[in-house]
Amino acid sequence: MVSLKASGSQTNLVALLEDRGYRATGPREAIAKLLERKHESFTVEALSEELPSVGRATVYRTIKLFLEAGAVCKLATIDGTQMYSLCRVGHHHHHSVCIQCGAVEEFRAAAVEQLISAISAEILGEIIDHRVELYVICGYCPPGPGK
Amino acid sequence: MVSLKASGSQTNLVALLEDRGYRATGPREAIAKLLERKHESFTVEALSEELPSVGRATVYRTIKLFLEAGAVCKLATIDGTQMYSLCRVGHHHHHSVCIQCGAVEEFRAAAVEQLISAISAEILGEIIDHRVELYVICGYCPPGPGK
DNA sequence: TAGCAACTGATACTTTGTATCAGGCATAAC
DNA sequence: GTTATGCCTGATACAAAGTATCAGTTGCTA
Repeated sequence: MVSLKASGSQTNLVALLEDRGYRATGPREAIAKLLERKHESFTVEALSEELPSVGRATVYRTIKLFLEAGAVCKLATIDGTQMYSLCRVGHHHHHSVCIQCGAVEEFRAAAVEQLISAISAEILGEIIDHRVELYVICGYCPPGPGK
Repeated sequence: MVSLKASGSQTNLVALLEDRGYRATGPREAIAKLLERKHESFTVEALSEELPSVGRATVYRTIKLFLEAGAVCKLATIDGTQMYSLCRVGHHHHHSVCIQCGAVEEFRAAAVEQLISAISAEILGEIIDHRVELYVICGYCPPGPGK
C-alpha cells in the first residue's frame, strides 16, 4: 500500500545538526529556516541566491551536512538534472516530483520493496540499493496535454 | 515478469544517425565503434580520453545526438554521480548498475509498470514518467559484505 | 569542381561543487 | 574577565562537466 507524504514530522534541522555534534550558528539557522519552508526541489545555487547574506561555500557545506544527516536527499529531474529536496521522513522512501512546480512528495510503497525482491530473485548477483522516482503533474498544477 | 538484457539487438549507431539526417563522419564512427563495445556506464570525459584523436567538444556533441536518438541513456550512480550508458533496446526500460564494475544491464519488468499504475491510483495528480534504477553487485564481481 | 551546409577542434565560458586560508566567534579553562 | 582552542565563516581559487563560439575543414550536390 502507498503511504504518501508519510506524517509531516517537521524535523528541526538545527537540532539535528546539534545532535550530530555541530554548532547551531546564524548561517546554519538561516539555511535551516529556509529549507523548512521548501516543498519543492531546489538547487544549492538557487538557495544561495535566496540567502545573499550567507556565503556560497557555507550554503554548499551546510547542505552537505544535511545530506549526510539524511535530512536532505539528492534527486534527479525528468531530464536528469541534479536537484535536492528536504526529506521529512527519516527512513527509506522514494520521491515524486512535479515536473511543473517542482513540488516533491515522499512516499513509501510496500509494493516497491516487493517489486525489488521479485526482481532480485530473477537476476544474477545481488541487489544492494535502488532508486525509484516518479515524475508527475501534481494536484495543484494545471494538467498537461496527457501522457 | 522480468526480462533481463532484452534481446541483444546490436543497433548500428552510425546508421541511426544517418536515419535522423546526420552525416556519418570519421569522428562519429570512432565514437560509435567505441560505444558499441561498452557494457559499462561511462562518463563523456572518460570516453574523450579513450579517443584522443577526437575533440572533446565533438565527443560531447555526438553523445548528445545519441541521447536525443535514444541510443544512450543518462543514469545516476548510487552516490548520485551522473553517468551514461548505451541502450541496446529502443523502448522503455530500466537499468541495473553494478556498483563494482559499472556494468549496466537493461531490464523491462511488467511489475514495474503495474507498480506505477497502482501508485497512480493512490495519488493526486497524474504520473507522467518514472525512473527505476537498481544498484547491484553483478554475477561477475566478488560479492560484497552483504546488505 | 565549385559552392554550400554540416561538421570539427580549439578555446573560452558557464555551472556546480570542492579546497584553501585567513579571520571571526563560541566555548571551556584559567 | 581573559585567554586559548578549535569550529565556523566568507572570499577566493580551483576542478569537473558541459555548452557556446568561431574559423577552418569536410563532404554532399549541382
